[in-house]
Amino acid sequence: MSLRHALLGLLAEGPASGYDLLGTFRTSLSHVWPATQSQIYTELTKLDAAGLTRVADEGPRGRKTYEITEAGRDELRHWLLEVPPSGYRRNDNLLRVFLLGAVDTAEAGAYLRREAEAARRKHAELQAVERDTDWDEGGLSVYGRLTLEWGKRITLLQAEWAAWAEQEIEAARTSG
Amino acid sequence: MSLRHALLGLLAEGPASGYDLLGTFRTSLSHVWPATQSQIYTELTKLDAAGLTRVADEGPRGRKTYEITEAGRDELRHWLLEVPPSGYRRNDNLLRVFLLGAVDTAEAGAYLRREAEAARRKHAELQAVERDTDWDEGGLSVYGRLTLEWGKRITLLQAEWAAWAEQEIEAARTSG
DNA sequence: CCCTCCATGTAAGTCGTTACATGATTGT
DNA sequence: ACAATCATGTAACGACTTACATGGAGGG
Repeated sequence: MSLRHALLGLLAEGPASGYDLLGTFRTSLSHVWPATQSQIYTELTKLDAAGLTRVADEGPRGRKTYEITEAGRDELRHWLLEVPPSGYRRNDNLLRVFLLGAVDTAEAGAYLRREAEAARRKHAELQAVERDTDWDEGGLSVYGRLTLEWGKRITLLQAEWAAWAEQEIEAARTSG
Repeated sequence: MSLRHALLGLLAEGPASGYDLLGTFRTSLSHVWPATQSQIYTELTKLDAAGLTRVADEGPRGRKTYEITEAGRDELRHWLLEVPPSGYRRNDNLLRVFLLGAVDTAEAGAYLRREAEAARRKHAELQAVERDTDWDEGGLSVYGRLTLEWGKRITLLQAEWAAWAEQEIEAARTSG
């Protein structure tokens, strides 16, 4: 039920249409909680039905501007501060590593080398995002910077860990 | 489609029943790819229908022992080495941080403090697992150790990042 | 005899992905 | 005129969760 709260969180910053929200998901939010167009529009009508948002305005091309209600703010607050975070998990990358015994060690090593490379690429991407972003606008940018830093740290970790893991495999091969 | 490959990967180590596999998911695999009992049994019948596994033996209490077929091994290899890892994102913890502008800075700081604490607890748990595990059995333990190390590193990262983030919020409050 | 563990299966409902479908407005 | 962008919606299918349902086997 987190897409619901993602939408409420964005609407807490100010009214927006489904299309506006879709744009925010495409640019910043996709790193943290990806969502498709179809999902967003569907969830918005559900939020409306639940009384957590309301349609503030209807513009050209059938555009509907949504705003958060008091009940919506309560729900958001409750989720932010009282619902225990579920903890990430489910990582198909890591699952592959867990099962890498099914291929020979040379192939396993190659897999980890590719992973390290991919992590370094992603790290560089995030550095570019950091450079190109104007960090002086809106309440989202304050906390957005924190999540970006998390992304930078985890991609670095992943690259270092993959390099370490490859060496471990190499060591296990030559010794045992 | 990763549950399928998780099961194939376990069966590549040797034949097992649904119940056995469930046990493996409960203990080690849950950290990487959690799955429920209902999901496992359902997927096993699908694997059988697809010819990727076969029932090798039927024991007491309706126990069925599954083994992987050649087609199953091919599919596993293909997934391990040729299917690009999706890099599953979706982190409800991080989503909360992104939206933390909806509450005041004192509450946001408290949130991050709790998160740091939870990460430290989990780190300690993993260290205990490492201590209590016998690392000399089966092909899974070799790569299991690598994924456990990943867990230790990421929990440490999370604790350090959360502490840093809390300070950032504090700094932003006093300056601007 | 009863409790625990072994062992499997199904059903209902939600969440997420991909694809389809439609149409208005603005700029060139 | 035409293309790009704005703007919303629905349908089908697969993945995951929770709950229900059943029964055999072994130990005390």
